[in-house]
Amino acid sequence: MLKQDTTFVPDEAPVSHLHKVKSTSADKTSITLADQILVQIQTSIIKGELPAGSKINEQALAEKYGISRGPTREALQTLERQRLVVRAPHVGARVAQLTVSELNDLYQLRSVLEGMACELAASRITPEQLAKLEDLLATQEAALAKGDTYFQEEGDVDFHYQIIQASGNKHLQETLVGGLYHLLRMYRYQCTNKNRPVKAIAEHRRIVEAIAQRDGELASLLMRRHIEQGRKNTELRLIELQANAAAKETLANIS
Amino acid sequence: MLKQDTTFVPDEAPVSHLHKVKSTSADKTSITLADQILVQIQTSIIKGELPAGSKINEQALAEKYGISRGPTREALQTLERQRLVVRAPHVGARVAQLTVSELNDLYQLRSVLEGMACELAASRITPEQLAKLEDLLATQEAALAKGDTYFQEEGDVDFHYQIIQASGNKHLQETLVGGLYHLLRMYRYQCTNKNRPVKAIAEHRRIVEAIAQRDGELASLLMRRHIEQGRKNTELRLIELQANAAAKETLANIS
DNA sequence: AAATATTAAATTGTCGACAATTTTATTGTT
DNA sequence: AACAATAAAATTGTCGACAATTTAATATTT
Repeated sequence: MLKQDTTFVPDEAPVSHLHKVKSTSADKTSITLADQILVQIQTSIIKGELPAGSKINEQALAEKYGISRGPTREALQTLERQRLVVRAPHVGARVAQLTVSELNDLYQLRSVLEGMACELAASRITPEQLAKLEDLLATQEAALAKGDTYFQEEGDVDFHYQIIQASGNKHLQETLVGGLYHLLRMYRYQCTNKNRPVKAIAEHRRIVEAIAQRDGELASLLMRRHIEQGRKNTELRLIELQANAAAKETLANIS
Repeated sequence: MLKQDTTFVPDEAPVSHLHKVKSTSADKTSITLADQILVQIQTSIIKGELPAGSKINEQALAEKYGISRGPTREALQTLERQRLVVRAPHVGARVAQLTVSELNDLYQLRSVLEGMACELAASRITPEQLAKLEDLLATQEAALAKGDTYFQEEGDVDFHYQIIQASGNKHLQETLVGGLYHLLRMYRYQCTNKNRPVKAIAEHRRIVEAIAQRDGELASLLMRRHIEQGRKNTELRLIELQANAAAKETLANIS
């Protein structure tokens, strides 16, 4: 089990004391138990190790990570905010279910929000942010050539994330990154289609070009179209997946 | 101790549990302690009884409502999801600060989202929902004639809420109602301008007409314009309010 | 006296136990 | 055997106590 010995010392950044560092979060590695297990449960859910729709037992989960129910409960509530679990009073938590109709709702919303992000980013992005974005794009294209599918996935998340970041709208960021993005990753992880990235990255390039030219309207349009492509892809795989599950169930009922 | 008259219930809990087959549980008043105090703290914050930016002490808050820190903590986390509270590990919770830049971010996002809601509502609204909406509008106009400002405020919230509901997009609903709306109410309550509703309700009527005619594009445009009016109004009052606060502070520093 | 280091107090994070409620198992009746 | 009522088990909600950390107060050095 994990007991907290924070004795690992390799003290990091020689932060200048000149100006107050006011980073919002995510600098230290071990803040709180709830935060630590949060990311672990997150990935368990996204990867499907905790199956979609399955019941979550607080006690069992707490024991699995060697902690008490307090922090576990807190992590569960955060997961609820991220749409990865659904909780009901006195009844408990379940892993979110993946349905076609919800997928469409989700992507429809995402499309509008990331379109907005593009429009803002086109007018507000800094040269540094733009350079970073183009770097990422280059890396992605390189990864594509090598066939590194895992990095492609991560790179795609980063791509969208950086544009959202460049929008500069705090509430938009929070809504997308803190609210919708995790569920999105779950759909994408479990309904992924390996041979799509080829086109996706080309679309990324066009979006970045539009942003670089400060053409927010075009960037927004391209982004919405790009996301719609992703939706179609994911929807197809999801339908396929649910058909399999249904077939398996009827089989079990017969025997 | 607490002189809390439990009769004051600021509704605002109609979460959509749409497909719940066996909802036999009659809504007794005893759901969960966290939920109960949640709405109380909510209204305290929105009304400014807990001032914007002020520190929140878990212990004190728990004692005020005569419960332990557990449920209090949970309520605080929900408040964080609703953007009414900002928390940091080991340092605690503060009531959200009201700033002009955040107000603009918030309204910009809201504008896009409610525009989307209008577009969807125009194509999906049912006759029953439309009738209900027109009823509300009539009631609002009546209240306006009588000068009932409190109901006007509540009515406005209801108006937007019903359109969001009619959009039928679950994630959109959750994002607006569960995420942004509470903070919005806080801004509006504390930066309200009494003589605006006259025009606002006329704008409401035009939006409903557009929806009734299934003209989503127009409805969306009118809604975004309507919200922009609200933003301007609120921004003016907020600047005024902050100027006062600043003046008071310098005065205190001098003496 | 100002700035820094040290100590004390207050506050948040975590735990284990118990109470309230739901879910499952059992019993009895038709 | 199916159904309803009852009892047992499991699970969630709440509490109070203690540990870890931050904030305030005090002492020390320049």
